[in-house]
Amino acid sequence: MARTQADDYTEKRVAIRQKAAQMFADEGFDRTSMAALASACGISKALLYHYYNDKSELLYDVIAGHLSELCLDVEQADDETLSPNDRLLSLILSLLDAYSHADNEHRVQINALKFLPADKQESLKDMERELVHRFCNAIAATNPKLGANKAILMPVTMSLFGMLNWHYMWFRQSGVLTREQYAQMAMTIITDGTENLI
Amino acid sequence: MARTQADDYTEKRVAIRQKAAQMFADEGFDRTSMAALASACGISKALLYHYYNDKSELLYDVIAGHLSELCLDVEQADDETLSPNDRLLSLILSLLDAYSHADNEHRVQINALKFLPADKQESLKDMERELVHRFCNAIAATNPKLGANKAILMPVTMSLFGMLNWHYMWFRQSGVLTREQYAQMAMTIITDGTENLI
DNA sequence: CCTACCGATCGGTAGG
DNA sequence: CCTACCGATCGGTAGG
Repeated sequence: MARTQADDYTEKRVAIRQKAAQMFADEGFDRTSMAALASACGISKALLYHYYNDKSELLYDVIAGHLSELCLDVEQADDETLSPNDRLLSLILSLLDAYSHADNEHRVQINALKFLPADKQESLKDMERELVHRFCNAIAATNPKLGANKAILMPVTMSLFGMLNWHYMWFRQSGVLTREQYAQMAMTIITDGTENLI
Repeated sequence: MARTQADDYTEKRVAIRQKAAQMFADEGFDRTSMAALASACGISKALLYHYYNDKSELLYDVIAGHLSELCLDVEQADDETLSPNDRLLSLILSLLDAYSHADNEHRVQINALKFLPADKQESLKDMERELVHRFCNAIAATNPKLGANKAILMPVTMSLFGMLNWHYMWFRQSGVLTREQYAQMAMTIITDGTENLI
C-alpha cells in the first residue's frame, strides 16, 4: 500500500513551528539559520525542508497561527451583555492572557512581520485589523461621544494597542503588578482618560 | 606641513550615520550590507571602514546620537515652573517632535538595539532609563497619590511610553490629527485616566 | 609616518 | 531521512 502522509506530520510541524518561534524571538529572524533550527529540533536540515518549503513559510505560519488564536480568543471574550467597561476589560484580559501564553509568537509578530513578502503580510494585517476593529467597537461603547467621532476613536484605540503591545518590553511576572491588575489599569486609563476628551 | 585629520572628517561621519539610519530603518540592520551602504553613500567599502571600524559601531552611533539628542531635547523641555499638566505636555511634545525629525533613528532604536553586544546596549539603556525617569517625575507631579506609589507609577509611565513609541506604527502626517493634538490627547489620557486609579 | 582612498579578495556562512 | 554540495553574498581586510 502506498505510503500516505505520516500520522504525526501535523504534530511535527507544530513542534518545529514552536521551536522556530522561540529562536526567532530570541535571536531574530535573520540570525536564526535553518541549520541551527534543524539542529535544535534534532533533525536534519533536509528534513526541516520536508516540513517547510522555505524560511518565510515558517515565519508566516508562526505569525498566522498566533494571530488566528488571538482573534478567536478575543472574539470569545467579546460579551456585549456585559457593561461597556467590563466588556472592554474582558477584551484586554483575553489579549494579555493570549500574549502571556504565546510570548515568543507575540515578539515575532511585532518584530518580524515586516520581513515577509508584501502579499503574505496583507492577510496577516487583515487579522490585525479585525482585532483593532473589535477593540474600536468596545471602546466606542464606553463613551457615546467618542464612539461617534471616528477621527478620535482610532488614535485612542491605537493608544491602547501601544500600551498592550509594549507590555512585553517591561512587564515581569514577578513584578509588583499582576497581569489582571494591569488589564484593569489599562481599561481605567482608557475609559477615564477619554471621558472628557471631547 | 604634515596632514592632520581632514576638516570634513566629522561631517562625512555624520552623513554616513544618517544614510545608515535610513537603510537600517527601511531594510533592517542585518539586511543592510556594508557594501550597499557604501554604495548608497557614493564611496568604496574600504573608505566606509575608514570612518567606521565595524558595522556594530555604526549601529551604536546611530542609536547613541539619537538618544543623546532625545535626552537633551526632553531636558530642555522640562520646565518645572509650568503647571504639572503643561509640564507633562511639554515633555510629550518634545519627544514626539524629536521622533518626527528622527523617524529613521527612532525605528532603529526600537528594532535594532537588541543586535548590539550586551555591554554596548547598557550605556544606551542608561539613556533610555534617564528619559523614563524624567517622565516618571513629571507624571508624579500631576498626581500626588500616584507619585507616592512607585509600584503603580512605573506601569503608568511605561503605558505612556508604549503609546508614544507605538505612535510611528500608525500615525500619518496627513491624518486627521496633528502631532500637537495627539500630544494633548496622550497627556489627557494619562492624567485623567490615572486621577481615580488609586 | 600620517590620512585618504582604491580594486580585489579573504575566510566563513547563508538559504536551498 | 541523510551527506554533499551549489551560487551568492556576508563583514571585514590585504597591498599599494
